Amino acid sequence: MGQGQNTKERILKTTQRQVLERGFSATSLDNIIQATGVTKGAFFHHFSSKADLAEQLIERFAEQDFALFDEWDRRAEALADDPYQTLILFLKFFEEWLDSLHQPFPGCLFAVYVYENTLFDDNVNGFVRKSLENWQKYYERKFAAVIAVRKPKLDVSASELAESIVSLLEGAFILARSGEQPELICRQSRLFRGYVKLLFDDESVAA
Amino acid sequence: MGQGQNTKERILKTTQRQVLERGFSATSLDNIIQATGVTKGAFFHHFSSKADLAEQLIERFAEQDFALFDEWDRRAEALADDPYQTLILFLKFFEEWLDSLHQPFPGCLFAVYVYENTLFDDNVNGFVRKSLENWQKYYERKFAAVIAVRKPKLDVSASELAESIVSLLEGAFILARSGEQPELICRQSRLFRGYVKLLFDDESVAA
DNA sequence: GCCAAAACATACCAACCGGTCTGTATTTAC
DNA sequence: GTAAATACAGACCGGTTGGTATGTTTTGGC
Repeated sequence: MGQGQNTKERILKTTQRQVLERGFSATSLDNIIQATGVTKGAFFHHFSSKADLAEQLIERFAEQDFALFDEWDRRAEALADDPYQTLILFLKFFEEWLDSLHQPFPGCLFAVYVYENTLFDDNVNGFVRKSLENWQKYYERKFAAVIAVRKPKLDVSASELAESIVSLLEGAFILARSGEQPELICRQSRLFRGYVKLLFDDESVAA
Repeated sequence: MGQGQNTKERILKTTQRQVLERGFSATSLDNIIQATGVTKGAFFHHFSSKADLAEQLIERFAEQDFALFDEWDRRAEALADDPYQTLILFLKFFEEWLDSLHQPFPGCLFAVYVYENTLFDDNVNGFVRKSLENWQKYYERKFAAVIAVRKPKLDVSASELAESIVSLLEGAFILARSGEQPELICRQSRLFRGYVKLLFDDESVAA
């Protein structure tokens, strides 16, 4: 694990910031190497092409994303027995994490890749799709666990609810960025918790 | 109103499709003129630069968007007196419109511009922000009218609810595109109607 | 200390980018 | 009918793009 990995990581990090800010095709290699402070030789030593960079970047993003999810999951499971409480805690951990974030502006690489998907090969596009599905599945399991115990006041499935929160958050990223109000994301997550509460919170809890 | 306007409109139309599909900076002028079937001379007769195209494109998009909104608004107001019913109808008209859309895949130009905002000048970025705000304000007025008559079961403001539906739809566009399931957007709009129903629908309606 | 592999550095390139220039049809006004 | 604007056509240009070729330096195993 030499200095090389360090450089590679720095390239990935600055590229992510740039891509979230300017989009992928608007982020040139010259742009990247200048912002990272390396040369073209260094870049092409670590990446075989810009497409290779795109692939490694999105894989790294997904990995870090799901690592966070797993952590919140474990903490939530440890703190509460009731699936409903676990779900609420999970959302609160997400909000806590968002609050702790300052600079760079939070954004979702998946969304960027989706809107520029003609730039990438089937491999990368498939990976993005699968990642978004996984993200959704994560929530779906939680909602299913809640529904197994409490009856929702509306006829909604765990899958639909999971789709809702993912959609809501992806959209919130966009609005937050446009209006330069990062707190918007947190606010909408809280609102969604209110919705969940309305759906499930009841005096008559089975089990 | 000569043949020129026709050509200009064709350029704008194909550009919009391309930009929604590939992003703005990935859409080259050569790309546009080839897809439209015109020459560079024709293009630069109608647009002074690519930035000019970007500006006219987003203005056209906003104009068409709000024209649709106004139409749904009028129809909804004509069909129902109760603000709650008007709101629900408005959402249903949106869903109806979505269903009628096939090819090109529905997407939101505002979202594309937000993620690539370093490409545009303050003028364009300000316009996008204002448009998204307007969109939100549109819903906000409707929610405010409902809240004036019915008390929501949670402590939520009209502004927050408007922010929710805009976020939800923007995110739904992304998920729909990634998973190639256009019906996702409609589904989430319906789910949101359920949420609104849960919030406001009550036997005890004032006035 | 030596040597090979890893980790850079830099000059260079063809293709493509947005944009200009000059020239030509086609309307439109009178 | 004609002149002037409008609406195109297409060759050309300098800069930037992703990518390569050929080096030099640094590091790690023995």
